[in-house]
Amino acid sequence: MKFSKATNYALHTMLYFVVTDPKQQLGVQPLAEKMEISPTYLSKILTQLVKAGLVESASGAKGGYRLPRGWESISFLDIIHAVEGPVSLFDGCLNDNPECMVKQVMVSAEDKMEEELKQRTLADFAESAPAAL
Amino acid sequence: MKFSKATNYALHTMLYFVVTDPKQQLGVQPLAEKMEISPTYLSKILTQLVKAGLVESASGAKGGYRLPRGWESISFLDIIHAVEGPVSLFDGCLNDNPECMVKQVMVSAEDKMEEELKQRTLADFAESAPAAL
DNA sequence: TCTATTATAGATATAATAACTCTTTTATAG
DNA sequence: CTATAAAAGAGTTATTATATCTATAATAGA
Repeated sequence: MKFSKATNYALHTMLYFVVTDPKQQLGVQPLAEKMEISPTYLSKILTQLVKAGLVESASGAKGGYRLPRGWESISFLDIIHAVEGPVSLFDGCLNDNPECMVKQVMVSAEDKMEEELKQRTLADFAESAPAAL
Repeated sequence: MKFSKATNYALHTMLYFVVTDPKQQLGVQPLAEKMEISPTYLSKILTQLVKAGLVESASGAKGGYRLPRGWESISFLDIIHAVEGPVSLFDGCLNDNPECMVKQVMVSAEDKMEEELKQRTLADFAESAPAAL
């Protein structure tokens, strides 16, 4: 029961753009160096973010990644969902009982967490020091 | 990012005691039948609950499992922690930075979820119908 | 058009964890 | 002593996460 490392990398990468310069465009190599992972692996993660509209990409020479217009309103939950998929933390009720009390409790708990993650947006970190990454 | 099936089985088993008869003692076989898993696997899970003090066990003939005194105040979080261990949903900040903003957000979100899971106790289900398991 | 650069996609390999089984041991009522 | 039932240990299988390698597609600049 953990968030994946990929989610960790995605969150850090997004915040890296924000705390250094939200308008800059960067290739995957410098980002991978910061995250200390291989460029190819990080590119997979970035591609997921691109597909979710959380990052813009440009192929070819002078290409790279950057934050899209409206990046300020991107939430932690957006990023997590982009990487982990539409997660439901819990499944597996007996006979798939739709009345299952266990599931109801778990879903409500998950909702509390998601509420918090939805409220935290990239805008909250616009003035943060890079050292806090 | 999911709760394990073992957690699911543990929660269902605990609630099964509550909604049928909180005072009954049951062997692992009938419980395993309800959960539709093997008795040996379920016994591992039950042993974890016993070690956490959430279930009482009696070895030998006429042995079995039952809820302990004070079962009413056992929370979902207690059960989850007993099975999953002291989970922190998130780890992996750059250089283990203790200032890591990402971690701070994730921990606060996790706290919200745990708050909810702590508030839901077995007492809440004392009058529930077995059909809602 | 050619070349260098960079993202994207696919296939695959490795590692870690979850899920489960089998066997043996320990405990206890009768 | 025996039947019964939980506990413990070792091991297996399946699934998922993590990552790498290679090939393809796109684009800027010469």
